[in-house]
Parts: sequence; C-alpha cells; structure tokens
Amino acid sequence: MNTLAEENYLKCIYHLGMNAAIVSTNQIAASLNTKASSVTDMLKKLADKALINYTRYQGVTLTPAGEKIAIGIIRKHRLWEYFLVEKLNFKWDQVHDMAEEMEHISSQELVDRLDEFMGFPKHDPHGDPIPDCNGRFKTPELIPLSTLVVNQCGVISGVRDHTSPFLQYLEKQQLTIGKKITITDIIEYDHSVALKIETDKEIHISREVANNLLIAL
Amino acid sequence: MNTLAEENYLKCIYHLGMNAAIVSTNQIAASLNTKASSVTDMLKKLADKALINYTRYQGVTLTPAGEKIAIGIIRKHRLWEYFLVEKLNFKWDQVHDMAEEMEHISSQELVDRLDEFMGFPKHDPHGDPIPDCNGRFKTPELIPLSTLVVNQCGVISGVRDHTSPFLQYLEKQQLTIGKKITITDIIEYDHSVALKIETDKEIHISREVANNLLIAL
DNA sequence: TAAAAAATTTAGACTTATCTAAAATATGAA
DNA sequence: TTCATATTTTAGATAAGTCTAAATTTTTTA
Ligand SMILES: [Mn+2]
Ligand SMILES: [Mn+2]
Ligand SMILES: [Mn+2]
Ligand SMILES: [Mn+2]
Repeated sequence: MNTLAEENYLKCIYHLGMNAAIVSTNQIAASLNTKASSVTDMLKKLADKALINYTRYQGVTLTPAGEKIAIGIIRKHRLWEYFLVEKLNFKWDQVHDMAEEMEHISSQELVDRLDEFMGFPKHDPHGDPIPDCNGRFKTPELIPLSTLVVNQCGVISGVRDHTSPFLQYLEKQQLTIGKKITITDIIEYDHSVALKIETDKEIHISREVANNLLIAL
Repeated sequence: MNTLAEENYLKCIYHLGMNAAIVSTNQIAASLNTKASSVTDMLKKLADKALINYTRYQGVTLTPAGEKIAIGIIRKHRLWEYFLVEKLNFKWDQVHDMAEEMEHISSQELVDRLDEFMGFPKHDPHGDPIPDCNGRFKTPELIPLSTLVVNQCGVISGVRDHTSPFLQYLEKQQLTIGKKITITDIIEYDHSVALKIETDKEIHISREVANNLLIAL
C-alpha cells in the first residue's frame, strides 16, 4: 500500500496533468505547499514504485498504475463530499477539508458500498464527476460563463475555484449547480455579466466570477 | 492537534485503564504490538503535553485532558462501526479495522452530525456504549455468561473478544446482541454450557465462549 | 550563442516514530 | 535482606518526509 504522502502526490500530479501533458516539480511544490526539493525526493520514490514516469529535470507523468491510484482517491474524495452534503447536511463549501482526510480511508469495499448506499451519484457537490468503481467517468464539455454571449443560456455545472468564500458567494446569489442561466448583458467596460437565473432572478457578476463558473450548454 | 500515534496511545491507555488503576509500559507495548522502548519515548511526549501522569518506572494514568481525547476517539470508532453495519450493511466482524482508520478523522462537527444522522445510537454493533458528544456514557453491569447458573436467564449485551472468528461463530450460532438466553445445563466436566436462545433454539457452547459472552441480567 | 535567470536536484540536517542492545531500576523468592 | 529476574529506561540507529542552502541543469534573453 501507499502512504498518505504518496497518495497526495499522485492525486496532485493527476489534477495538474489535466491541464498539461507533463507536470513540473515546481507546479507540484506550489500545489502541495511544499518545497521543490521535497518534491524531487518523492518523485524518485514514486518512480521507483513505477507509479510515475520521471527523468531528472524533465517533469513527470503518471503511469497507468499511478493514474489508477489517483482516480481511486479522487473517487473516494468526491463520494465522501457527496455523503457529507447529502446525508449529513453540510454546505458545499464546508466539505473539502474533511474529504481530504476521508479520501485516505483504505477499504475499497467501503467506498463501493458507500457509492451504492447513496445510489451511485454521478457528480459531487461541486459538479465534478465521480469515477465509478472501475475508475471510469465522463468529463462533460464545460465552458466558463465568461465565454457566453448575450442571450445565450446554459446550466451551471461546475466551478473552477473550490474555496469557501467563492462557494459561499455563489450560494448567496443562488448560482448553484443545476441552475439554468441566461446572459442578459455583458458590460464592455469591465467584462462583468448580467444574467437571469432560471426564469426570475436577475443578477450581476464580475468577470472573475464569470470566469470561475462552468456552464453546460 | 495530536498525531495518529498519540491518539492510538491515548486510546490504548484508556482501554487498559478500565481494568487497572495504573497502566504499565509493557501492557501498552503488548497491546500496540510495539516495543517497550518505543512506549517510553511516547510516554515522555504525552507527559510533556500533559495528557498523561507519568513518573519513570511507575506506570501511567490519563489526565482529564487525555481522557477526554481518548473518549472522543472511542466515540468516533463506535459511531463509524455503527454506520458501517447499519447503513452500509457490513457484518459486525468486518468493521473494526475500518473504524480504526476512521476514528482519526478529525472533524468534531462531522462526528456529531453522523451521530444525529443515525439517531444517536447508544451502543455499537458489539454492544459497547457510544459516548455522547459530551463524552458521557453508561457502562451497564455486564457479567460473563460463564458466571450464570442453571435456569438463570439474561440478554446478550456484549463480547469480550472482538476478533473476527469469534464474532462469526457467534453469528452462526445466533448468539447476537439483544438475544435473550436461558441456561439449561452446565457440564461439570469441562464447564461447557447448554442454553436456550429466545424461546426455541437450544445450543451448547464451550467454557471459553461462555467466558467471552457478556450478559445483562 | 554566451551569460543571466529560472528550475531542478543534491547535500546535509531535522522531526516523528520506530527498533535493538545495553544500562538502570524494581520486584519477589530464598 | 539480598540477589536473581523482570521491567523499564537510555543510547544509538533507521526510515519517511520535510527543510535550507548550495550545486547543477535547463531555459531565456540579449
Ligand atoms: Mn474537494
Ligand atoms: Mn468536490
Ligand atoms: Mn472496534
Ligand atoms: Mn466495537
């Protein structure tokens, strides 16, 4: 089995690998709030275990074995987040840190039964897809709200920023997962956006917020 | 906060302290499958943190602060065991090792909400009392089945041996928590016991099994 | 294309938790 | 009460994961 630190590195490399073919030491260090030298040490260890492809100075990619472990951890993370929100009534901005601990509970059978207990949910509270017990999941085409044009509509389906303040703000504005929105105006001056939520509420959000809200068309 | 190792030591000292006023280094070492020298190191650390009362060569007791932490961990352990059995349909012999990991999930609010979600259960799947959110719980007077006499009856309310083989055996014999039993015979030769479960089933168990089954009168 | 700058790795140290072997202390049997 | 034995502690080592500072390699820029 793998240590907690190893699991966190693998998960981190997986997430960073979504945006780039290869992942650099410094990216990992920044993401894990650690130092580049610590990362190098761990990369050697993970390479020895054949969980990453690593050549000095050249960055890393996950091997299939490493990716499988990473996806397993992400599956657990998202299922526990779903559990915390749906069963224990936490808010979507409260669950990430708890899930960071729970994702390391090792039992495979536990997570599979948890999945079944909750009815095999497809998405976590933040709209991210939950891998099934074989590690398979679909990543639907989502685009930032900021790329929509006036009169275009879509459904809020994800967030790019998972921090508490952002999620709390969205909730207060009723900008939650599943809501249908229609762009009513885009202010040229600051690229802020006016939009209608479902059929009634009309609100106005900054460019930054629009950039971090993901929409399914 | 305390490390995983510290939490395990505190819990261990608490459990050993149920049977003796003071707990010895060797007892802890045996219980944690570690060496006496490792225990001594940790005892110094816990004493520095004022979680135990420790004088060299004299054994240890928990301070109120240490006991509070220990009870908190036991509360989490038992609530998670209850969850695993009642919500995820695990058998009572399968849940201990998973709970050993889950008891270290740190959030106090999580465990309190879990408690509420399950309706504030009073006992875990093995009959052990679950402390409430203030750490309070009752330990009912339980006696080994081996101390009963012929025609005496009682309710199975706990086990002294929590290992999988013993629990599986009990389940197969329908000797599960809550069942009412009546002693029908005690064999002098080997101190084995014949008994009736509820009103129908008549079975015969060894002295050893009778010793590890706890009864409420 | 050769410095300069940035990124990465290495060297050496620290912390936590563990171990073995040796020393110190306590206990209990004669 | 003394000495043999059991218990406990200390001394010194190891492994995982981290750090700072220095060295190395890559990348950028002039
Ligand atoms: Mn999360
Ligand atoms: Mn999430
Ligand atoms: Mn248990
Ligand atoms: Mn139990």
